[in-house]
Amino acid sequence: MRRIALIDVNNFYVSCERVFQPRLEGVPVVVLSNNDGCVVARSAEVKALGVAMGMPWHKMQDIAKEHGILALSSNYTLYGDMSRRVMNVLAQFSPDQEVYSIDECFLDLTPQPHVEPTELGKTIRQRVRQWVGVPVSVGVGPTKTLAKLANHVAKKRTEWRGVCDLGTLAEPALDDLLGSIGVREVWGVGHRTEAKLLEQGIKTVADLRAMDAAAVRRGYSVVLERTVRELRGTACIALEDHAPNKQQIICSRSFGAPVYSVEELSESVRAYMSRAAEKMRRQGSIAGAIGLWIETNRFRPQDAQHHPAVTVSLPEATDDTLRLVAMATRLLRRIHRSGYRYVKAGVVLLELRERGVRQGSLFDTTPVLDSKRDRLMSVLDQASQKWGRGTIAPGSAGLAAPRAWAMKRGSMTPAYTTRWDELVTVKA
DNA sequence: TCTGGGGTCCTAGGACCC
DNA sequence: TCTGGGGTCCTAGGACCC
Repeated sequence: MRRIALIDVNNFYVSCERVFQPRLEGVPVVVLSNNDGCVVARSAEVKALGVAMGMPWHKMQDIAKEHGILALSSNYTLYGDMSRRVMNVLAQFSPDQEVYSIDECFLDLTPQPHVEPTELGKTIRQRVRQWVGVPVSVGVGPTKTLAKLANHVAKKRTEWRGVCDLGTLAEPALDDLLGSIGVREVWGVGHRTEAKLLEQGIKTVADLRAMDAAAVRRGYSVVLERTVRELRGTACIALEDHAPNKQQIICSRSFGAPVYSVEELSESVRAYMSRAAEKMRRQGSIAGAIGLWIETNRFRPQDAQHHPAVTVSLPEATDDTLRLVAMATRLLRRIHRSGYRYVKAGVVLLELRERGVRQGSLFDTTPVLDSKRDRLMSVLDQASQKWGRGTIAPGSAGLAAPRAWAMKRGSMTPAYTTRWDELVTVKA
């Protein structure tokens, strides 16, 4: 029997902010998405008020005022750095770690049969709290799906004190527990599948676990069939200890203010494509195709709507920002129509493959190893790493002066951990 | 006035081939 | 009179995740 642990940080973004602003402790706090649009993290106090994940901030002004909810703009530089610290601490507890998202990871405990999971969980909680400053919950089970579920129990049922090992429960007790949890809490069951299950009278995790796997495959999908098997303790989802390269890379943003002209749109598209290309080079890939789209505001029925999108194959796969930006700009002119009030743009790099296997085009005159271009790209990446994104970008992709499309971030905390001039000062 | 951003996997259906 | 069927590839869209 495998033993898998799933560790995640409670209210991750809020907890990160509280490390550097202890006065936020006990205060209802939310962290907002880009452009301060909607809620992406809530403190326990806010959850208790019934504020849902993803709620638009402008729609909750009344409740915010009434309860003194404090809103912060998201500070992804800070969260990324804190995440790295948490993952480094957790890696000490098992060599088999899968970093699953910014705030959670799986650890395989199977090769350490002498370790008692609940004791280990307590140690993990204590150490991450002391070394990084954030609270975590620990769930343990024989499959990833059960570890996720155990983590849910650890967090929601106070009697478990933040650590739940389902392996400690005998079958009747386990069935009781699963019978008290709604099917929606299962990893892989979204609101659509939940609705369909409820129609069939499948309400709890115990109900779902008892379903016939073949019938689930026929009536739902192979995905849900795997979930059912995992709930019964049969591993169907492997632990992936090194992250595979991305198959596609997207960069898209809503604008801080509406944009009409192709020139302004073009600036944002150049910036997004530069960013996407940088990410792609970091994983050593080249793109065989690209996509681009722009959008008007779907939430304003009084606006004329236009949501054009286009994807094209490139004559030759490349990781060259200049070529990619040039192509994206050309595509933009093709799909843009004047008179529309655009609020968002995005680019995507597709058909990614390893740089080493790039194929020269029959008609292309540049050598496959274009060392001058490569050196230029590498300078671009180093500058971006050292001085921040957008320091250098082709065709002045949105520098210096504030642009309408630039993100709105009304109340962002400093880069406490990544800039010397924004470190916290401790007074004696 | 104000509604995130970045991913994965699976399936159905169309185009095309022999 | 009788008008196929199996395979592959691609794309769009759905569902889900954090």
